[in-house]
Amino acid sequence: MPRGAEQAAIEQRRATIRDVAERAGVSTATVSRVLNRNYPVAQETRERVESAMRELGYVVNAHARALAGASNRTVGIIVSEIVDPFFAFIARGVEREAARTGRLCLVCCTEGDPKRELAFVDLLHEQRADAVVLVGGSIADRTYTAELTRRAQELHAGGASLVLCGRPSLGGRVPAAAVEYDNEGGAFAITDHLLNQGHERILYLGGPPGVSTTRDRLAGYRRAHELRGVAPDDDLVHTGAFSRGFGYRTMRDLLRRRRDFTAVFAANDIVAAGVAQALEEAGVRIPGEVSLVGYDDVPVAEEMRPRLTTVHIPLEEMGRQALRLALPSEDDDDWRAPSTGVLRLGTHIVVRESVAPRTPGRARRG
Amino acid sequence: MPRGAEQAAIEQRRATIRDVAERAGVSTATVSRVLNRNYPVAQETRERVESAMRELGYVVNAHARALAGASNRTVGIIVSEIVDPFFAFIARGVEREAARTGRLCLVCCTEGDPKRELAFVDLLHEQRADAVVLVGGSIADRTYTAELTRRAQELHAGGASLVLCGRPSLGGRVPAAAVEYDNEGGAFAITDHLLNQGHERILYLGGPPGVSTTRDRLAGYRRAHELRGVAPDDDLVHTGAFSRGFGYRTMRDLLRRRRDFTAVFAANDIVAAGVAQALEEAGVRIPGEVSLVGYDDVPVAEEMRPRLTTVHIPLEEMGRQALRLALPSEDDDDWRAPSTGVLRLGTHIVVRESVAPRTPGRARRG
DNA sequence: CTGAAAGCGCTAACAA
DNA sequence: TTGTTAGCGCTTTCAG
Repeated sequence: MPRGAEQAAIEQRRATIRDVAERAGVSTATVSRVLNRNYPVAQETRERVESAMRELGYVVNAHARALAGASNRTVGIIVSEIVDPFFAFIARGVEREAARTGRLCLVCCTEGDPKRELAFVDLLHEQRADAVVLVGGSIADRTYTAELTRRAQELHAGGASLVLCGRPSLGGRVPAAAVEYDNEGGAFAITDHLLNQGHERILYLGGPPGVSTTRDRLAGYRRAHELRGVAPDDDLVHTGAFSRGFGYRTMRDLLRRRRDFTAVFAANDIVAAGVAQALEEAGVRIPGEVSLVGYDDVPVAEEMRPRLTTVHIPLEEMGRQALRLALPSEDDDDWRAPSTGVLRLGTHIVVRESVAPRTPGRARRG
Repeated sequence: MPRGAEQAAIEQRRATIRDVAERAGVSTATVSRVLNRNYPVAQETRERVESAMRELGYVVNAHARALAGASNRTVGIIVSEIVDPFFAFIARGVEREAARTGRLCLVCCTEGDPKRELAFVDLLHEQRADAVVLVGGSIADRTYTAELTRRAQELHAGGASLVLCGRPSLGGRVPAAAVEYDNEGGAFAITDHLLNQGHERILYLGGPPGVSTTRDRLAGYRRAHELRGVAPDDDLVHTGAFSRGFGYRTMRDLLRRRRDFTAVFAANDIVAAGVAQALEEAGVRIPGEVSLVGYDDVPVAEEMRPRLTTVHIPLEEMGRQALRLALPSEDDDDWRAPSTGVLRLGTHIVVRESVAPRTPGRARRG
């Protein structure tokens, strides 16, 4: 007999629907009816049941309910890092849309580990979440894609849906919706903005290599160069991570080795903040000597001095739409998840103060 | 017969433990055993069961499991706004601690509405969350406190725990743990820092009135004045909200009416960012003409120029500890929630660049 | 408008 | 090592 057994004996046992029924002198079916307000119950009966519930401190058990009935009204969202504003804003969109449809939101953080990502999808499936939203760039790994595809199918077979948010669709044959944003287009536009100001040696800094987000931004960066007839130089590209630290260290180290660039395209605003600090410490003026742009348009872009020119993504809207895509709209009685369907939202550049025309003759060999 | 009925007929029915048992030619108990790895199962049997699960795409139902067994291994966290770094960092602590103990995290956003806060506590209780963490300042309303107290008791009676994080405990008789931080102390320290630099007319800007966070910060602000023998002037205090917009507008409007202050204590870093912008637009130099401090020490403090002097709070640690307080440690077999117990973490000021000694004769009447 | 009864999918004794 | 058998707390026909 384990210690604490007598305590366990007097252990709290929550009131159940049966306790309520007994106390109110009705059947459990009636209690269920007042709980769900889905069948007529005599006013007087209802009141009796309601006070019984109050007196007993009755709280319905969502698990029993989910088991007996349909859904538990929860959705899941998987992000890399909840303190990263990119993910936080998307999460807000998902949470708000979930709340609007009377659902709770399970938030999972992978810290960038694809293994945990898959494990979380499983966990959310076990929870019978109505939808699971997978946020952020994906790696282009065969095994990973196969694993994810299998889960999408399992989820779909169970009547739930997987939605990809901010990453490419799994293709028409896989039952997973996707909300994308024009990542390549945004990168193209902001690179063109730089080229248009006369910059030709543009550093690209940050973003994990092999991740779709990075790939698309780099594609836009390269296309802009090609369209202007400027040969893109891969020696100017340094991928690594989406962190302030990476931006800072890389810029600092680069500054010691070379000065043959007049602009920096940071993979996102957070990286840009790190780059700005390194530039500042080296006494390099922005945008006087070096122009700087970011991506995402998160709040830090407005706080930096000079304010950061960047690419706006409708983050919260993406989150909201992801859930809309996955969930039946309330007034649509019989509804089938648009198993596969991709929604693509636009991006646009926000011009602030961190870009200036290139001063002729400024770029010199490192 | 509703439309889509024949579709419903061929509707996916997920494989259950019985299907797996049948296919593997064993009993459901055995399947349960290989699922939970808590009882010996013959190697050969296990393999048979495992492939049956794989073939059927079996995914255990967490609700059935929760209903039959003990917990569903989820915790809840209620914050005002997930994109606010104050909450995001605490949420990260909670989420990480939850993940560490194999739990999922239900995140709820109230958008500052105490009504929704209570409603979320109920929802989380329905979900039978092992713990619910209520984050952020509280209003001092009798009815509200009574409602919350009742829920704390119900939760406790059900074997779950309510933890308050960043707000005062409900008192020794209410079964709710609390993780606080030395809010008043931090406010005292940073006000004293300002006073020590010769500032005597210090504006206090932001924070919703009537909320504990605001009350405590103001208390520290006042105590510092008193200790230095400077009469605190309530005319310098403008509460309102914890938003950038509030800081910006209030500072901008104040600047038109008065200039009889030499320093600003913003209720948090976000408000400080707004204040800084208003000051900048009015051509008032920080810290040359006006010193500025914030509270929280969230990333924006490092991005502002000048960098913001502020009060550091161990946000992530608070979240982590909140859950530790609420949950049994794995190696503690029989465990009772320390129903009531408060943990208080320290705060300290971080001196950066936004404070300078008062220039004598600088404060002039508006 | 109300009650009886049959599960929902799983776990945990208790037997074997 | 495995199977049998009760439930866990709720919803939902189907009767009345």
